[in-house]
Amino acid sequence: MEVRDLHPWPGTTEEATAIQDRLRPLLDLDSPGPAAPRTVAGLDVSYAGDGGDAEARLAAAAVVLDAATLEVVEESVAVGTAAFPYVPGLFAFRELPALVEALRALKTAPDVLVCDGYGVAHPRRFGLACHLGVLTDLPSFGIAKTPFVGTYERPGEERGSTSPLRDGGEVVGRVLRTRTGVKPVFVSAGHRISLDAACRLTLALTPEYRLPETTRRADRLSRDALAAAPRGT
DNA sequence: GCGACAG
DNA sequence: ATCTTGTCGC
Repeated sequence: MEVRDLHPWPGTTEEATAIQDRLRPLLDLDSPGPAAPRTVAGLDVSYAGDGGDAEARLAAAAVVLDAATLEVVEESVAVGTAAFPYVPGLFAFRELPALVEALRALKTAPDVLVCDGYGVAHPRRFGLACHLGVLTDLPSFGIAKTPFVGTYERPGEERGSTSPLRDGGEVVGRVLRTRTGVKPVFVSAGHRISLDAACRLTLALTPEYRLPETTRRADRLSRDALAAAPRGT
């Protein structure tokens, strides 16, 4: 599938934040999103050794699932190097090159992108899910495992319970319980999809575990790819 | 100024 | 993200 180019690439944190500020106006945060997506792509990245280092070896995976049956439709992996040091708020720049490479290798574009991290629930309202949304122009949202920005109340214990994630006086996401009695996940819209649609899809993708099948499948694929490529393949 | 801080 | 033992529970 087609993905917009990444240049200019930032060399400093100042340049990186400038890029986020320049791309943010391109976001579509009003579209409701696909009513019934046929395919959904899960994205995730695994690291070798200390994943906090700059230039750490990594593998990015994109796994496309049939939204109805959750069966794998297509897979893609790209082994590479962390393209930026880990800086909260600039996290996307670490994995973007490898993720884009994995996406470009897909034969057909999925209907939605499910990212491992945040969308607009970000200091400058431009997390990884927003960035990938703009680069692909596909509906995209993020599912994070731990809090980042904003405040929230603990949602009910039942699967499906939610509570708004607020930051700076606005709702930037939703804390969603995907499994009864299990720690919730943090969902935020990225591009061309509503928070409601993102949460509905998240529940549809989590029939058994806390994390969606999309990210679980991508996590395993990226991990296996790293193990299978001891050097640079 | 001092912590906190997606993965 | 990754490094790790034991432990509680279905």
